[in-house]
Amino acid sequence: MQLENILPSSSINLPKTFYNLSSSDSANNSPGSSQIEYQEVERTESESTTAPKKYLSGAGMMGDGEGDSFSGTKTAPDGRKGSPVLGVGVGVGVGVGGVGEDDLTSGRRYNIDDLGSDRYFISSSSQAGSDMANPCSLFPYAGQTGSVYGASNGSRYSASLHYGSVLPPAGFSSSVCSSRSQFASGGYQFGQGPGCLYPSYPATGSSIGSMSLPGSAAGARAQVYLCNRPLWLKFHRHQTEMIITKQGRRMFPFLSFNITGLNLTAHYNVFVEVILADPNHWRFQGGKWVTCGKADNNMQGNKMYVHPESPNTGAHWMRQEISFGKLKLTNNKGANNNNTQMIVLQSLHKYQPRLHIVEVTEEGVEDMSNEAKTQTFTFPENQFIAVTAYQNTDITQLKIDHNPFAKGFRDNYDSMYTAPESDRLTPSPTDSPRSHQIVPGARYAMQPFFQDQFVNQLPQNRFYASERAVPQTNSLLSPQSEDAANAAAAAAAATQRWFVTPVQQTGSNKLDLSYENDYSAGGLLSYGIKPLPLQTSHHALGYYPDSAFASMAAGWGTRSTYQRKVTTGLPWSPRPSPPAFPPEEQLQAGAPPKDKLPEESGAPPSASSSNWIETSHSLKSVDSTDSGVYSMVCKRRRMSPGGSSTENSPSIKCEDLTTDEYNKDNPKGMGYYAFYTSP
DNA sequence: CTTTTCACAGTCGCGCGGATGGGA
DNA sequence: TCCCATCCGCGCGACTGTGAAAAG
Repeated sequence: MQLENILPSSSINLPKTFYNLSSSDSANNSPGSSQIEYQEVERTESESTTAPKKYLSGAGMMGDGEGDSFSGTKTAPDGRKGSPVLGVGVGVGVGVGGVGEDDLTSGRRYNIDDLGSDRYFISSSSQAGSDMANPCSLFPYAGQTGSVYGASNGSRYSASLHYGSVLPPAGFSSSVCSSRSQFASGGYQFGQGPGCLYPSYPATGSSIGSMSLPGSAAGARAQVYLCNRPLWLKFHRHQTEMIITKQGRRMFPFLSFNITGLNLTAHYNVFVEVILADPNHWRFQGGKWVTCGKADNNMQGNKMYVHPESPNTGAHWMRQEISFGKLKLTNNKGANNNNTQMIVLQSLHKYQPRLHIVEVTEEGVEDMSNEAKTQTFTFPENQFIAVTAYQNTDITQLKIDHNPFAKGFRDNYDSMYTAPESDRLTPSPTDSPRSHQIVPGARYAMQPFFQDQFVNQLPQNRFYASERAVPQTNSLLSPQSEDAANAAAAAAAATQRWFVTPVQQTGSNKLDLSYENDYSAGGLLSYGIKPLPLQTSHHALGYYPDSAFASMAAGWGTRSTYQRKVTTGLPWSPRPSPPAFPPEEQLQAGAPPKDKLPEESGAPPSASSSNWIETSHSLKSVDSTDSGVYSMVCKRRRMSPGGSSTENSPSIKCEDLTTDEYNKDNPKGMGYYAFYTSP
């Protein structure tokens, strides 16, 4: 197959044979078994933070509920169970945990989160035993919510895409598995039944890439970081919804990745594929999403979006953030004839985006002689339900709060900068509403995009104060239920399945590693994510100049002082970026490694924070009313005055920051990334 | 009744063209 | 005076969610 053929039309003709898994495999892997394995994994996770040894079964999360997971054991029918390959294939893609014991040795993937959608593996160097000492990365694996549903017709992309060769199940083809047939015979679990051709979270393949076998031509250990993961998590907790229109609607949050571990000179095609996440048709009822019948598996249309810069060298891809901000979703099956690539989806179906990295020739042609050059990455938090109109007002509000294009719907937008300084949450040193800096020093400059994508956390304060423990909530909790949720949150937090290294546990408080800490100052510091060298000045995304974070990260040295000064509760407060500085440096800089934001530490929030909390409750109260009333009352709900402004002030103040400025010292804000990695 | 489509108002970025300033 | 580079303002198009109407 020539991947170039899909550019720009995205029309791909790929052999489907790789997905032609036998139904017997499916039968052999019942959802039930998956479930069991999953539970076992969870227990293990909660039990130990130091000896994550039980991730053998690939089954895991993916299969949870949906049963389309496959067990690690079966993944390696060829007796390679436990091999790095196995672990990869299973672990990553499926999320499942499909990391074999051996994998633990070589691959080191620790499931550190118990929240289905927010599981992380803290990976470390490949050296055995170094995991604890060198926790260098966090990468989510496909959680239970991330299971990918295979079309019953046996060909997920029968309509427009036959990319089997490009996207071998689980990226499996990647170096990890020398033979795709291994997977086929290996027996993926297809909980969906006979028709399911796709194992859950093939994405795992990503790691696969990293776990390539010795001597493998595709030995590149690719690591993919979800740059704006915090934002995705915000939406994910309420079940992300994505509008689809005939003309095509951009995703928000959009997919944005950082890639490392590629061969600098090799050429790659990078593209996103959106596949059904489950076999259900969904509807928003009673303030929450419920399944309603079976999904239409026969939906035709393009499901892939090739990054416009493809093909390009590994150096190119790694030099900058790979954003898919211009990716559009549509429900128009006839779309895609124009210049813009659009992914055709079906309303009220749940989808899972996946990132594929395919090594190609300089001309963009895939080397068919080597199947181990495809790597696939899946982030469960990227799941979303396609809708033609927003259903959950929480999602709507999040969109308005974070999407620069929706600024016009922020009621308090005009008053954001007219409020008295004392009322302002924005600690801008200047009175200029359009100041480029949110704090003295260019290092704190932030761009709108960046702020929105990475820094903004106000919504949580306002609406989801206690939802940290409610990963999949629809945010319709009543005040009472929210209290219950709070209690549950504590319990849940206590059982968070984070595998932490000694460093991570310095705080002696596991709660620090809870759900949102991955992008909080304290939480991030613990992980010691390695920084990525970013010097690019190029950004594919025009409207969303993904920047600013770098400069911000560059200023962590003084950040701590700043944070204390302006209160940590500020929604836009720059969070420390572990990658930017090694923990030691942060300490030297005077930044408390574990200082937490109010909502995280439970410390008394600032006055403004209190206001937010109250607002939150009041809002929740409204929200919690019966579904019938709910939708009406929540229409165009607004947050407390100044809330948005605070949240967005950075964007406005920094909107003029140039991309170059950002890139020059952009550490890539790794602290905000979730990533798949290969040991 | 649910879902989809459409027009709308608002914001934003980009590109074009004119104005301005400096140098030859 | 001419040429060139830079700056600024305006208009256009892209993009957003809203809300009503249409469609199923």
